[in-house]
Amino acid sequence: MIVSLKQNKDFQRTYKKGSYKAGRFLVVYARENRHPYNRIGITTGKRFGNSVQRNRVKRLIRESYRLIDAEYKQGYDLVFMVRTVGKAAPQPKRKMKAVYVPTFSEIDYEVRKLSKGLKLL
RNA sequence: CAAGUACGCCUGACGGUCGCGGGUAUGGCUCGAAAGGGCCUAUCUGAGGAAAGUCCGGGCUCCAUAGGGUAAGGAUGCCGGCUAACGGCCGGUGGAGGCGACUCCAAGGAAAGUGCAACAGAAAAUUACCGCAGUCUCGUAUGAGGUUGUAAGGGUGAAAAGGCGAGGUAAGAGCUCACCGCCGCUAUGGUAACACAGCGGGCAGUGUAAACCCCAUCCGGAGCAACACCGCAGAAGAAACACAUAGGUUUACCCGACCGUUUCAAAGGUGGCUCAAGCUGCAUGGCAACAUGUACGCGUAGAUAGAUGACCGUCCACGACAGAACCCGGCUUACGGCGUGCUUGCGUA
RNA sequence: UGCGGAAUUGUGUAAAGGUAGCACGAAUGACUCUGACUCAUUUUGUCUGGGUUCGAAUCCUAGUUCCGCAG
Repeated sequence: MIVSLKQNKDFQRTYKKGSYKAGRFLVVYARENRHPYNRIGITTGKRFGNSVQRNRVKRLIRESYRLIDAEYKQGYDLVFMVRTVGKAAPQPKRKMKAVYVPTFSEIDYEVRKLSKGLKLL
């Protein structure tokens, strides 16, 4: 059972007081909460793409976290922020689909690497 | 075979393991005095043709009733039909494009009035610059000037006072005539838009209404973050203004109707929430849009920070545009593929 | 998700259908021993597509981008 962060103040507290680690596609923020379980939040900015692409990335991150939840240290608030890694898109014509939507293996690799970097895994 | 055109259909398929939202259960465990709740299990189910843009039309809900009149504003605009309604759809008429199949068109009114038409040009709507012709004066003169008639020709412009040919004339001119166009009347066909024929007129008001406008028809406002209920509590609150022929609401004003007004501080849950002007097949009516009837047919998202994903195997064209958020009917925009009819061209028989 | 508004040169802003300006900036030249000031000249633009009109920044229509309001 994955509990999600809901309130904006929870996100803000995690950004300000938590530690973070950045990778190619993601930035992970972590901060201790006072619960015996982890709470996760995922943010995808509007610049990343349309709702299909944003939802796609959120699902990939959620699935990746689900697979390693049992091994995780408990009692933290985690925020996964999606970075906009475009191909810089010099094509002005046509609607820009410059943003590269990563695959599951890329996301899974980053989630594991960044979690180890925060010494939570 | 290629190019085109119209219509219709699909939106990867199948199997396995794990995960998420919702419904159901006389299932199991558990909390609670109860009402009821939580977890697990089983089973069913879970994004689109555009869910998008939010451009029209409705349902639904609330608003101090949307009652009357005047004005303003907005929308629509050939004809007939369909529809709950529409700016939508279907069928026609006229016009435009295309060899064609076929497609496209905000397609009423310029004789109600006003405005505008830069530059150029004589003149942009009752005009005359260069011309053409008659006549008068001067002069040696084939020239100059005045006056009268005219609008064929010239050049300008997006647009120049019906077109073209013949007659006619001093020169010309619808001045007259034929054909075409225009206007009016009549007859016929058609529900109508309109078409076609005959007769007459003798050519007049050049364009612009996606300029103001006129005519005809339609339009109350806001939107599920609407709204209702429960709980909490400080809402029978506090402060300020006003105390009435005032002030406010009804998009503007009048009548009518109704109501004190404004500001301040403030957290949660439930309903609304999905079966609907619904889809599909068949029959009947209709050219069609569509309507009516019928079926043991289908009716299968309802989240609430927001559910559809991962992995493995097989197949193929190797998967485009793209994510419901109250619900429907359209329009517009984005985009991959398949099929059928028709048209044109080429090749072969 | 619903509602409303805007787009003109690098920036800020005018232009009520008839040659797209103005200020700041940039570049070049002049003035000066040099720089600044000043003067002169130049550069660059109507968000995109389609339509109405003789003619569109302006009128109509479809889209794109940006901004604001409502929890």
